[in-house]
Amino acid sequence: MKSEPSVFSLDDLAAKAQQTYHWEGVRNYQARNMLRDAMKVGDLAFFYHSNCAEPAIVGIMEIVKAGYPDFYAFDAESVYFDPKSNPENPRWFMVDVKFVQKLSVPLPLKMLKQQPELADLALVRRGNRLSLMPVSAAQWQFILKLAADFA
DNA sequence: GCCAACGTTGGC
DNA sequence: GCCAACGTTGGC
Repeated sequence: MKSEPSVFSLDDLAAKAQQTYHWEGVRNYQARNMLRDAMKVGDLAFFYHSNCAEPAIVGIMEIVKAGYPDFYAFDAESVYFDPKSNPENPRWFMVDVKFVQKLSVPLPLKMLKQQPELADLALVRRGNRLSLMPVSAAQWQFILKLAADFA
């Protein structure tokens, strides 16, 4: 799950009450479908810092509330307002996430791209701008191992 | 339904 | 700040 640290960082999540927060503002249908249909309570996710000095996987989160309507879309004052979404027929969804841990070291995108084992990871595929991307069990384990090895 | 124009993302 | 890669929009 991507976030720009200048907007919302892993440390920001860790500082929240109960270290949980809602992952609002995703406005892409493919990502919406994952939020609404695929992500389940108890699932784990990597927190990725994008659009910053060193884009990197920095930590781990747990999904603590499955997909529900993104109410920011109903708020005309919000930057995430979308007049085409409404409570009767919500267009956008979000999940709640909980801080699990910070990786012992951040894993920079540059490093991830050098790993043959991660060649198929959506994050390193050319041109992928999705804000949420799937990680296979094997990729997940490999990334954890990388973090342990580089600690 | 096609596709050109335009806007956004995000690494570099 | 540049620009590649996409997604969205809207005319037709």
